[in-house]
Amino acid sequence: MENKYDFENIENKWQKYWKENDFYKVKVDESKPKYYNLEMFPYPSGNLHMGHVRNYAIGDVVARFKSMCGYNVLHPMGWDAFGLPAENAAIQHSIPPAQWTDTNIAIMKEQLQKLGVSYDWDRELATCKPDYYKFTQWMFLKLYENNLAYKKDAGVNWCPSCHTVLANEQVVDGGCERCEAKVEKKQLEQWFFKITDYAERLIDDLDLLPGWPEKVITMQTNWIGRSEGCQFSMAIADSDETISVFTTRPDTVFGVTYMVLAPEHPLVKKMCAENTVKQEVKDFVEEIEFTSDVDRTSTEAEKLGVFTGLYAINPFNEKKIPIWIANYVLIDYGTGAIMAVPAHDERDLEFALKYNLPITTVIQGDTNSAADEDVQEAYIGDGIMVNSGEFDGLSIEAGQKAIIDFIEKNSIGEGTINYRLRDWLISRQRYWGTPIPIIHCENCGVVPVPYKDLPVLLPENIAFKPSGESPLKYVDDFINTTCPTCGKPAQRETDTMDTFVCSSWYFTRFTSPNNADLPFDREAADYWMPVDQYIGGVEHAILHLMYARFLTKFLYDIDMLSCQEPFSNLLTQGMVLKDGVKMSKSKGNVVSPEEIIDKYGADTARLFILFAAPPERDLGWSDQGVEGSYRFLNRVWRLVNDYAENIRDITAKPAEMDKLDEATKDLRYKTHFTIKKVTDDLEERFNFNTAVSAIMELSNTLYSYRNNPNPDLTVVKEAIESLLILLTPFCPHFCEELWEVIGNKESITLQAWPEYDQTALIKDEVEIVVQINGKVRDRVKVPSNSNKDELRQIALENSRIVELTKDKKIVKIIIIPDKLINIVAK
RNA sequence: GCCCGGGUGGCGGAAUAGGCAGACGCACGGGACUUAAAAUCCCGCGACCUUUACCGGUCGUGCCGGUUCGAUUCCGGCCUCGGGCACCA
Repeated sequence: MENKYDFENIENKWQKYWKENDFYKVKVDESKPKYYNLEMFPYPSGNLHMGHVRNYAIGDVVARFKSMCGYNVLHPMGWDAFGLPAENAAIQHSIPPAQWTDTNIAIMKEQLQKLGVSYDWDRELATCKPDYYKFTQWMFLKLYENNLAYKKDAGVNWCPSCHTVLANEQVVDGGCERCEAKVEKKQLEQWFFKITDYAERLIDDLDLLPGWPEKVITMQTNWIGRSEGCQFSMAIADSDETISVFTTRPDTVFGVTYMVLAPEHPLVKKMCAENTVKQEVKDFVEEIEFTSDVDRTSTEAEKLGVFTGLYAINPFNEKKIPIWIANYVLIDYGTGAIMAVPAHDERDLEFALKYNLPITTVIQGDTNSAADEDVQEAYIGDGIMVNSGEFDGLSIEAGQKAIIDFIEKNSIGEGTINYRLRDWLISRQRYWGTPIPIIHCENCGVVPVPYKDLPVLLPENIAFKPSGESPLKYVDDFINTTCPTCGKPAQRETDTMDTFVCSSWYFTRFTSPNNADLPFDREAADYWMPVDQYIGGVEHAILHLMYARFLTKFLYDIDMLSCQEPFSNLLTQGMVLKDGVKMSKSKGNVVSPEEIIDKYGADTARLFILFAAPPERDLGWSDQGVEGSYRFLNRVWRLVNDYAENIRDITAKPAEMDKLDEATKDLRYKTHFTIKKVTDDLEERFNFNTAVSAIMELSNTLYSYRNNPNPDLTVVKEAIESLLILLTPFCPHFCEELWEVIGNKESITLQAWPEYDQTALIKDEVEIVVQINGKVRDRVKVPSNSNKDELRQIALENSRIVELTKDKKIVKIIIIPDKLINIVAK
């Protein structure tokens, strides 16, 4: 009778069984070690793509493996549900964003369930629901209370296509990260989170994360951009004003030949306002103001500047130096003013050469000289201080210390550290996001919404303007309110929060998703947090992961959480490619997960995606590769079914190794070797691809064993059961079914992860390699654990070796027991 | 420009402490089964040389060099692809 692998019925059957029996529900259980496994939650765009499948397949293997190893595993899933696409759909198709989002969530949830991922769906959350965003607002209020949320008028990145501002982090190559429109500069009053207060901890605590990829640590380190140096002020000649500058090279202060202000510098504004500068200066400042940050900060941008007519006094040598304004100095880093040392800074040199400014060498190294007159290349290497008065002769390092000492003693400045990180701009001029819980009152000014009034509900059923402008501005019911402080009429803030705010605390909410009073229970969070394993795309290496770290540290500081870092271990998975490029609608190379699941089943899809490449690397999709995985499952299906009748009632355990024949011994060895291999691969390295290979090898060994005329069914049963258990995290439905086929009553998911039998891994004979001068000349079988003398003897008596060394002199013999013998001969 | 990763058969990828390069899979070739095809099962599959055949030999992990009895693995210098940052003083 034909017995086909009917994946469709099998998958439905077991998904239903798991659901009806609450298989993946978890609760706090102090008697078990906990394991919090989390995959980055998706934006409900409408359909699962292969990247999602990869992410969740990896996560499910980890969750199921840990669970079988005896951990109490929290494995939740939710929806990062606020964001622009919902709003665009509303504008284009007149569907309310909430409805569009809910529909998509329903579709994607069904697709996820079809994959058979072991989520505790009772903990599902969506960031766009009031019971969730209530606490996103709570986070805002807490930050506000702690002076970490503030409003300021700032030059911001404006996306003309999305009609909203963007955080610096969301500007990619000068364009909007979402729509790629060229970002413009706009002056607006906006809300910021003061993430810069945490810059030092965000960079230092990266050391607490040995379980993160080096790459991500580096990216964050660079992004935060710590620079050590000092700040000091220079007096302006014939004036009471001073200008403060920041430098990382205090050792070069004697080489300062001019200084530069950013065009936005307050002093420049003042000069222009007071008309104390030439028209030429005003024109220049105005011109630069209209230049976008992108054009301005490009390294290719030409350096432009203008002389103000003013001079500063270098406090170290009392020299008068001209003050310039130039486009290459940025207002929002350091003090917005620099001391220029053209001899030792490429940018300053380029500027000095263009505008004919003097160049003084103050560091002498191997390739330059103190007397150099026609400097064409900035010297930035090591050396000693010259032309620097009393500091001459000091090394760069000693010089920096000495100058900072001098600055501090003379009270003109101090040693400081600057970070490249800027505060996080969280205002968005959009509708579909968490409303900022702030009220503007004519009497009281900015008033935070009291906690008891949360959530500030986002009004639904409203009209969208095709302009893309936030519709909230026109919802009178929403805007008009009363001031919580004085009770007079007041207006609500109409900006919403960046969706990254929603996703920077969701992992804590999963620990107690139904708490109505607080974002999460302290007790539950203390049990589950931090996330033991976080898995997602490397594209979140900076933004999401840094914001989440920031908020976790903040929650720690206000005594809400006991951990300072949210994610102990991080796995960044590679992309899914087709024909060498990322799958995308525009390239027309998308393979839909549904199609694959319909054709081969979820288990095949999962298996292929885990087998085809190691998780952190990009994976090339191959239709034929999927076929291969499907073939493998069918092979196992036939094998197990063929044996089912014969092994079902066997209860005896395999006999001692020395009582088995050679082929049976090999099978038993392979079984236990595979247990060890798969366990190591999953536990230590997340090498799912090699774990699958090992399981395939065990299946191949079982196939070879079928030729054995007197099979030992106790060993066969052990091999088959082990194979199925090892394969369960990868292909759970398939393994459940076969587990039942061979007569087991209790779900395979509930089986303990097997331990290998050390005695089965002892071989009495091993094949070792015999080399001459490092080249393999023969292989011989020897009893395992043969000692060096025995091996030497065997090698020297070997006929091939005798033949090949007869004209040579044996200089040395290297022996690695159970592995190889290398004869060095001349 | 700076900082990270990669580079191994026709392809995806193995080699976990310096010790048999190419596990496992895909593709391909041959055979068995079949009226035939599909499916399945078995065998082969880095290049070159030698040989009727077996056997055997040389080269081979981006390139050049080094350390070592022995290097995909360690060291130095390059080439190249991918990613991140980029006028941050």
